[in-house]
Amino acid sequence: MFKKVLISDDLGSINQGVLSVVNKLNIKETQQVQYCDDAYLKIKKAILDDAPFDLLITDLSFVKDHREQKYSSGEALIIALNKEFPKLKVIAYSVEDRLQKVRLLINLHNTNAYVCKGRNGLLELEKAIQTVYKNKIFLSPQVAQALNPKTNLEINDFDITLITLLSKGFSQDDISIYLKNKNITPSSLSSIEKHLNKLRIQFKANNAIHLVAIVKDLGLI
Amino acid sequence: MFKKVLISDDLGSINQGVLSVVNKLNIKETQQVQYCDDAYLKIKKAILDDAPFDLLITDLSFVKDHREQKYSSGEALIIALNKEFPKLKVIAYSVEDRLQKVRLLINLHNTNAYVCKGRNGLLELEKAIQTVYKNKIFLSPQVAQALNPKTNLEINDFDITLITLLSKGFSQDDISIYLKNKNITPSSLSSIEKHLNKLRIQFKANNAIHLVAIVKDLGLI
DNA sequence: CAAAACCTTACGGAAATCCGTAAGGTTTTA
DNA sequence: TAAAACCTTACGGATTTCCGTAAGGTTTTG
Repeated sequence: MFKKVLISDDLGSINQGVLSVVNKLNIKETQQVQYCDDAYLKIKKAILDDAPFDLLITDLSFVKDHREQKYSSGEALIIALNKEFPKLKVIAYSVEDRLQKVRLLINLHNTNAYVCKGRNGLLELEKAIQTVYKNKIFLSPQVAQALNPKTNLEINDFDITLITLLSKGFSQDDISIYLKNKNITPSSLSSIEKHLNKLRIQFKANNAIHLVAIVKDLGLI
Repeated sequence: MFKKVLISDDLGSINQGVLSVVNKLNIKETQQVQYCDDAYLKIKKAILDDAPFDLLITDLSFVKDHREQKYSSGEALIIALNKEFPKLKVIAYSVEDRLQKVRLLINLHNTNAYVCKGRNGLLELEKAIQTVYKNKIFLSPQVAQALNPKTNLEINDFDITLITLLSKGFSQDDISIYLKNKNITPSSLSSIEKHLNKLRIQFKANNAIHLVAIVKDLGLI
């Protein structure tokens, strides 16, 4: 079994629960942090000390507070860690169940498991740890279909960008200018209209307001 | 100190954390549930058995699953309990920090404490239990201002109706027709525009989309 | 009671969104 | 490689939102 595990989650109560699972699994050394930056530093330090962590269990969303953070989310942390320390095993433990996000983490950033917090979260986490230890990938049942290539993945990043900008009060004209400035294509007003129209149909929304409301309810933005 | 406590939260990991706090406080009997209906039944049963609970610590949002529930949220549970068993002390333990909601629970439904899940959630929960035991109300610092009467968080029901209808895809014209049908005044398109304009200013929103997004984020709709 | 303040409603013009059509470019596919 | 499929962009018109002004009614206030 793993020898040295780091738990990263801003909610103390979650940390407690995860800890109880880890303890049950006969893991010798466990440490906890509540900030992504602390996780990064601890992992780096441990390698320098020649006593690296085997496994990181991390939340994805961290509430911002007064402490300025280099890594403000679990994703940012995972991406950085995967580049620098590809050998470290990582389990994401999150309330989110967006297939898009799961797919991104597993396929692009070599995350080893994605466990959804929920009624059976701790049970699944236990399974995840055991599965990852055997060098296999674990997904919670709710997101298991994420890796199925025929699962039509909702909407892409561009769409998310569009709706996010809308929700921030940008007019479609503003969005066009914004995208042009960033050299992102498509950026024409016409294309933006087309994409939003497609999204309205897809989400059965009457208008842009409705679309933003629906997508917000789904937690996609 | 309290003698018999019930913890209600759908996330197992949270339950664990809360449990550790309760145990620290020298409370003799603790029980846990993951569904609001179970909480209600356990509390009712305990009273019939002449061994009632002193305190309920409950989450507010419960993820729906296959099990059909009479009480689908912590609020619904609290409201029902307060009517039937007004003596039971209740602590809400939630990630939400909407002042509106806090005010509602404390003032209307006699909730005794509102603790925000967060980095210091368990610490605050401990304080909350002790404070409630002394028959005082406890609020997490982030929501402490909720009860301050000069905190103006009010937009009225009509405003909420307008924004809610917007978020459901109604055009302003649709809203006008809808209100006329329901004999609600004002109902003219012009008045609706005026009210929404006022709200846009109040919430510093650029347009209706932005307004709906902001108000959704605030949890007002 | 009368003035002031407020609210609802109407109207008109500018701006933005919605929606279809069409041209030209790129990628996919047979 | 040529046809098909797809994508971006442009444009025009209908509809809706945004915003100011103004008239008439109700409530508040001195």
